[in-house]
Amino acid sequence: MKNVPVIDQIIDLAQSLIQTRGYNAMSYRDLADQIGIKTSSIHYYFPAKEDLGRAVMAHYRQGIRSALAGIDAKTPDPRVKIERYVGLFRETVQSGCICLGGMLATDFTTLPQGVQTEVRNFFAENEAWLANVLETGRTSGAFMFEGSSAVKASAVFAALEGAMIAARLFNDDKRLVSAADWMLDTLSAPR
Amino acid sequence: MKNVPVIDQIIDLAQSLIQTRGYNAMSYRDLADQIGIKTSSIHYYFPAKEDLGRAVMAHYRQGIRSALAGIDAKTPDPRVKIERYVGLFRETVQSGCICLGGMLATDFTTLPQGVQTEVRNFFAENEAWLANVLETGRTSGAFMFEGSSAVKASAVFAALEGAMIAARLFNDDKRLVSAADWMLDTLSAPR
DNA sequence: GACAATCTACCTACTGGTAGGTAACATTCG
DNA sequence: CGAATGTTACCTACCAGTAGGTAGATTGTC
Repeated sequence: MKNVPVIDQIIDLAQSLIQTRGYNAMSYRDLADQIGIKTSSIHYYFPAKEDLGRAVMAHYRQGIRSALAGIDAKTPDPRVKIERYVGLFRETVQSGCICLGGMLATDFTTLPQGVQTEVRNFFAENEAWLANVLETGRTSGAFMFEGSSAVKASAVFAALEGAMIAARLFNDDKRLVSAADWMLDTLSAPR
Repeated sequence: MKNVPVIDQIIDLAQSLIQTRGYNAMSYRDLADQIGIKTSSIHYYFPAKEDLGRAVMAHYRQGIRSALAGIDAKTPDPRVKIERYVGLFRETVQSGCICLGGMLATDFTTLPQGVQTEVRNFFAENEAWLANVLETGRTSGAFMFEGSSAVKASAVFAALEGAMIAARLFNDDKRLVSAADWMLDTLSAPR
């Protein structure tokens, strides 16, 4: 029975609500009722919804960043790195969610500016990591593809996001797995 | 100056608002104000929001269906079929929108049941068409891939949806093009 | 007159947000 | 030491605006 600070409860629940329902379908009342506080208490920590949105996205980015650092630390093989990366997505989809970044990317036009920036940075950060893994893999001979690794990375990331959305839509995480397998296959196999 | 029936104006505008802002950020008031009628007039045609949602999705599906029929009629080459198909997506993203199906797939958990069904059907329909093109192409030797064409089709469709979302996020439709080029390349090239 | 289409007028529930209060605890200072 | 003064973390009680939705009157057309 840990005594989790209210502010962390708010961020965690807000993240999960946004991931499952979207930014506009997450309200201060939802949060307050489920945590057992009043909406004004949430305003105490996050005066405007934009502040909460930014905090949630920043927290999410931090989580991904340390997950990626963990992968980099434990896994030298680029192929395995991508596999572990896909594993992160699979965990999310197995809990009935889609990626927070993907969700907010579709809500994009309705987001406050500060949150929009966070979302773009999230995409950029993931793509940069992927581009690096792809480029390293190509140099080492593990991967084989033509053209810019940055462009390929953005295609890979977008494909994974799309596969997540479809996987949740049909409640079938094999959709994510098969999409990932296909990509890994075309990237690595000189047939 | 065509005299467009009000009901069609409602459907068209609702579609465009959902595509740009999402289901929950589209309101009867938005529609009424922009068309120049009262919200109660919309309720006359669509008593509940679910009715409107279903009508919009059904209309959208019909549009896609005839577009696909057009491609089938004019284009025998499977490769070119896919290229034209991607062209449909590019048009959408160039007008600052994402695919209605992709948008509603992320809003999925907040949708009324009738709309949810339409969204799943939309995905299934696109994937079925793609699977057919892929399978035909493989038989004719135009494409080359292993495994089920249905599985490959769902991966292709999801990748395109994801690429659209990213393309709008960065206001850069090259992201869609390069993702599509990559897929076509891996599907067709025996290297 | 019948009917379709549109209006006015209203409802309840919920939205993000504000103002001001209060109990508990910590800090400062005579 | 103990009283005064913050500060923190909530609360109650609002607010204007918006959500989807309803009832019933009005208008125009065949």
